[in-house]
Amino acid sequence: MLDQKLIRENPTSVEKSLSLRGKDFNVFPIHKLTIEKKAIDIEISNLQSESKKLSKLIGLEIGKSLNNNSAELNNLKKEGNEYRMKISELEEKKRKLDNQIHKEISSLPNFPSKDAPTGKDESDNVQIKTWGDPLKKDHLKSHWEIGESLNLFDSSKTTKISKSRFITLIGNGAKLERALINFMLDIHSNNGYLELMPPALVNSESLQGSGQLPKFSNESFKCSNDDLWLSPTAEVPITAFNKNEIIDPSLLPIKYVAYSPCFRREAGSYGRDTRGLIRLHQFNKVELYWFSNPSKSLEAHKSITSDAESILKKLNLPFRLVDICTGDLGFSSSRTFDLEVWLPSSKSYREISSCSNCLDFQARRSSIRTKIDKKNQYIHTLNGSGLAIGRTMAAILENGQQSDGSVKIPDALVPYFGSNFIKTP
RNA sequence: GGAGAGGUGGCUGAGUGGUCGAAAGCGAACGACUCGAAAUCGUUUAAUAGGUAACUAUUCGUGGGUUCGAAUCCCACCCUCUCCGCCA
Repeated sequence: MLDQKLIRENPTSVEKSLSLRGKDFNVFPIHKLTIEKKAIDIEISNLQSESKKLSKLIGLEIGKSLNNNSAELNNLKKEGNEYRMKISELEEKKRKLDNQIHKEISSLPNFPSKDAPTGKDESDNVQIKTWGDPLKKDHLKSHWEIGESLNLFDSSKTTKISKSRFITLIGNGAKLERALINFMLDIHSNNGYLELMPPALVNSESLQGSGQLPKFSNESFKCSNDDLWLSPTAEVPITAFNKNEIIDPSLLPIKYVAYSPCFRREAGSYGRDTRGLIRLHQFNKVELYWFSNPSKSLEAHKSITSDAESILKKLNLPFRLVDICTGDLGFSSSRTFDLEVWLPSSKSYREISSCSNCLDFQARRSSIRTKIDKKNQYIHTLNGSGLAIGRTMAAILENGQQSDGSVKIPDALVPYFGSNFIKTP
């Protein structure tokens, strides 16, 4: 959430910053509401002050005289009543304004960082570096072909269980998934991250707090009988974990790593990536998350990104690092680095981790602060996949495929998986 | 799901209509004593919003209501705990 005060005091600069996203935003209607609200605030405060004084006076008068029903006293009470009417009228107005302002501001995305490349869409993203040698040969199999021939997963049988875009992992496929989760959790938790295993169901407030609501309710699955949603990413429960807290600055940064299943409706993406493990309604992910001192989030962003990178390096998977342009940034993010893994079958890089610095955007929505120089300040939140498990498996299958149809398991993963190759059953 | 109890400052806990933003204790900070420390004694110590400040307002789980005035009364909701039932 953007700072209401900023919109009230400098709407033009707010619009200018937001327009970096490649769309026009009109914040003047909100600006007007905030001015109106401010005036009402002051008026209410004045009236309350008067009415409080009067109440005290009445209390004193009653204490002095035994007559609770004197004409004088009744007049004072009547006066007090008038205050009450006026105040409650104004409060009603204010409540409406507050709701409206809150609703409007919640729908505004975060400011893009000035360091992010300016651009309109995906095509303007900037490649920062590549790592490893991308496997480029003809007649390479896709991971779903490999998965089928090695019997690692089955999507068509899974439609009987739920519907398309779900998967059932089988045998070595299931084992590989499990190995990857443990592998990633171990590396990160040995690297200073505290492991969390949060609930998969989250309430509306939590989704609001990290920015998925109110704008993207179409993207999540909702439970019909409760105010609970299937969490689209561990970012949601982790943000909510420290909601409404003032964190001692000496504890910062707080670094969490969490494994969680993630559920996304993928509305609007039918027809894309319909096969394999790339785009599913349910997938597993190991998520990295930092609560950072606001003055240190730029360095934190580099660290979290390189922590995510380290997994790809250990697994020896070629990847590139991409600086997401202003027009392609997620709603809550001010700057995002994507890690894209090489998928030889499509001869392209695919997103496997998205590392974002949300600055104080989520912290303001969730009210997470720290005390610096005796003043409360919103902390900065950062998140990054470390990594998406399904896509990592796809990359291992495709990059590790051998001419005899087997798949070589990256050395670092062997202790977790238990063997060097996945062979035909 | 049934029955009961409860939610007050950093913590424990008192407070059932009027200077209550809230006793007391613990904790913490500062000072005295001490070579230093412990102990003891004294003083201070809630948060948030607005304002340069003086100050003003709000906050006793949340939201409404009654009243000139609510931590205190009324209504609804949320959460926690205990017992019973069910259950991986």
